[in-house]
Amino acid sequence: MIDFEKIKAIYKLGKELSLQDIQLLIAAATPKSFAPTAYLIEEGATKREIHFIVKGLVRVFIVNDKGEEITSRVVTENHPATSSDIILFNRPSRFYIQAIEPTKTLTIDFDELQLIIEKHPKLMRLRRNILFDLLRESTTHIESFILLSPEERYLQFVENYADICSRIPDKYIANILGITPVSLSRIRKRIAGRK
Amino acid sequence: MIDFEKIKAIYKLGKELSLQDIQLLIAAATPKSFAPTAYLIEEGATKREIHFIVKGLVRVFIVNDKGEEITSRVVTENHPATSSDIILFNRPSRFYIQAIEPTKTLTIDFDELQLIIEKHPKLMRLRRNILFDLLRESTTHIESFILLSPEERYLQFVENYADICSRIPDKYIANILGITPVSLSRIRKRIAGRK
DNA sequence: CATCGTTATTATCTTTTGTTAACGTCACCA
DNA sequence: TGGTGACGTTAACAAAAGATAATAACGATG
Repeated sequence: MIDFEKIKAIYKLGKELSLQDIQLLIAAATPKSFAPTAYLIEEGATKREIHFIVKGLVRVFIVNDKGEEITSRVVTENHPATSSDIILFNRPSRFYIQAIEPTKTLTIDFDELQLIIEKHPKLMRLRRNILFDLLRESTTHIESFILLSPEERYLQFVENYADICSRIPDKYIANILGITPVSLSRIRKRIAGRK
Repeated sequence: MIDFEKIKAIYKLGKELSLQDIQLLIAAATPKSFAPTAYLIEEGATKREIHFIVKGLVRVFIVNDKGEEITSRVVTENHPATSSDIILFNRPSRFYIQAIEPTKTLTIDFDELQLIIEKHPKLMRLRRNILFDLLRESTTHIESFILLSPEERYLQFVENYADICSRIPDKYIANILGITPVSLSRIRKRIAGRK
């Protein structure tokens, strides 16, 4: 029995995959569902999972020393959500990943995925594409901190992520911009006053 | 004739490479030398090159609308220096890459490197490692902007990059931290006063 | 050894942000 | 339906950062 939803989701990740390759991935992936506020990953987790977001929206956040939740990024459809601590640094996650909207994922064990990729070189391009996507996003984010003022950062964010803006509270946006929600509110007022 | 310098440099990039694999890379790479202030890549460049820094130190900077040079990162020994614009976004580079110290590189055409990797799956792990390194660096950088104050960011930088700090001017550090050189000077004074 | 240019510091002033707290709005739920 | 909590805005104050300019320290170079 073929799950077309799954096929479609995986297909979007690597545009040049054969049906055979896709079936390999489907066999290894588990579809999961998360209600809003449910956690895909919690602090302290070590399970090396990658959650490909098929539908919905999640946020990555960390609890700082003052007990505040600081959102570092949001992950949308067709992108991988994972804890950098677990996957990149091999240490327990300091981050939570939480569903904002009802979310469906294809969840794959990272190490199992690596084995599949090693055995099927055609899939390597898929991995490359995913890593490139992540690098594109993070270099752009860093650039915004180095070159732009908070206000310019906000304007750029609204422009680049117009669809996401309306789906998440402002306080998450403030965190992602590296400022406080109060400051973001003032910036919005300033911008509105100039129009 | 075997170039041991080259072998050593490449070997550091991928710890599990066979001699055969290493020779493949050597054949494709050109050793280059740059005097301080020389450019490895200039604004407008489109040549898809990766410069592996074998020895020395370079900085990546961009000229903003006010004509100021803003340094976004420095690249040290055994790391790849390249323009994100060219490689990740397929557009002309807005960035310069400039040697700070006398620098020796192994320079490889990116697309040629991809072809070699596709033909020799064992090298794929090398690519993965390099991309992971870059992702580790950039996620840490973003985290510092979101979670830390400029002062904390500076303290963390000094701790993590003690060796580099003494090799580059403070104004580069200020840029990397997303603040002005004047502000960094004040932060240093504040810290010194508390000791 | 003197000089020039770059870099770092310091001062002054303005602008922005952080912090804390109060207030209105809204959604959700008992 | 009344209450509770989360969110965004606003206010007031303190702290920090940006902008600009002047000065001091330093290195390279002739």
